[in-house]
Amino acid sequence: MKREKISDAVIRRLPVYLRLLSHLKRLGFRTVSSQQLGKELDFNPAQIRKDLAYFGEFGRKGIGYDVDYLIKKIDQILNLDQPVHVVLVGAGKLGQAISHYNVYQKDNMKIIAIFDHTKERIGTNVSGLTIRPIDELQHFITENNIRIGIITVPDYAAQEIADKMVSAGISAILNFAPVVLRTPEHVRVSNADVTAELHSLAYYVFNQGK
Amino acid sequence: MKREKISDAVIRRLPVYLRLLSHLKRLGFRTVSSQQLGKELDFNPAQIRKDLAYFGEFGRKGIGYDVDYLIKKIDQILNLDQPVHVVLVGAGKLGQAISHYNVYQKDNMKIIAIFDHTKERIGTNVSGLTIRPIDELQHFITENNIRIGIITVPDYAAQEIADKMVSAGISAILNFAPVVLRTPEHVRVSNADVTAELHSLAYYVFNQGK
DNA sequence: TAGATTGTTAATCGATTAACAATC
DNA sequence: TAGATTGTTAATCGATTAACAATC
Repeated sequence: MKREKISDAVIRRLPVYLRLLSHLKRLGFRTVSSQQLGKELDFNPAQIRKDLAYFGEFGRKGIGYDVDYLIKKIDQILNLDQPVHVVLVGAGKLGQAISHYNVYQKDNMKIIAIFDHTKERIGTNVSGLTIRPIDELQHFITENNIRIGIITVPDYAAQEIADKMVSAGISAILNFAPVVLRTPEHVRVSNADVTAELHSLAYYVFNQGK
Repeated sequence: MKREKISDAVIRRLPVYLRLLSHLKRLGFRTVSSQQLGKELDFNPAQIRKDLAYFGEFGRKGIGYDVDYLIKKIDQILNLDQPVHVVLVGAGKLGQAISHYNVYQKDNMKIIAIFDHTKERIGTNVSGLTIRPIDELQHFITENNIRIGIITVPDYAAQEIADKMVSAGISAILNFAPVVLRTPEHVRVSNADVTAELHSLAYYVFNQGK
């Protein structure tokens, strides 16, 4: 077990490993090698071993990794071995789609409250959750000790929501609004920018082989 | 103007520049320096200059970049100076949210057809588009020379849709299904994996400062 | 034992940042 | 001219990959 700072790139691969491992488990695999994982994911096996080795010695030489054990370990690393509660702000179509998806997730991460600004939406039901007014956002976050927030409001409203989240003590934001959020150093922001993704794909379409 | 292979990281920043530049244009800026851009985006100014210099000499020493001109140039680089048509498969909540969003986009990229497998959905209207049956997907792609596809079907159906897209000649896919798609080398796949994003955020929440 | 596979160090590769001459 | 800022080379930093001893 090392004690270096672990890079973003490593952390972002862990959920990918986790998903593949769950899949392999369902298929009946008891054990798996970095070679096999690499083949499935198109990753270099050395990279996979190195990624895992940052957190401990999870494998067995000559054998590989025990699927169940590795799932358990990665769950622990990501803090997904305990309930993780999330709030979502912006009950438009995208917010509803994400909430809806969340219902079917069978992991420990759950959206437990949805907030919106629009009077007509407040009180209505989305995926089993009653939409709450933004006024209650900060109180809800502190009261329930929420650490992760999802922003699915329009671009012009995103910074204000982020500010509210931050002041209430949230430490990570998944932002779907196409803006660069200003947040303090200690708050992690991950941007999910569909338009930007599409725009960069357009480059490759007409510049093939580059 | 260089003639190197340009890295993914560079291409993925271009849409970000583009968006900020449009914003600055709306604010009345005529000219902007890499310093200013960097400050807004939290990027190193040298990186911005280098990114742009891969494609040409767009700036003026001592002055900076002409906002209008740079927008035009990045649009050209990304091939967004011409209509780019996109198909979307999977008219569930997420597919609808994305289609809906697309309506308000005022760029040259447009979703022009939506496909779904479910009989009840076919023929109904989503954001001004009539949902078509999957059977028609391949014909539509070839007929209209579509190059980009968006996949918003459930995980188990994603590979099949990708295969159909590829065989019909698509060259880039934005995949929202939480699976690793198998595609030929020449097909670009970009994954938008909300669950994976959230899972990696969970790491930072309880490992702050790392 | 022989074959397989890990964990880890060293080598390589690539991306970011600093520095600065050119020049507006 | 003096100050500002680009484009680009060189230096640095970091991430990926190769190689291999340890060992199941």
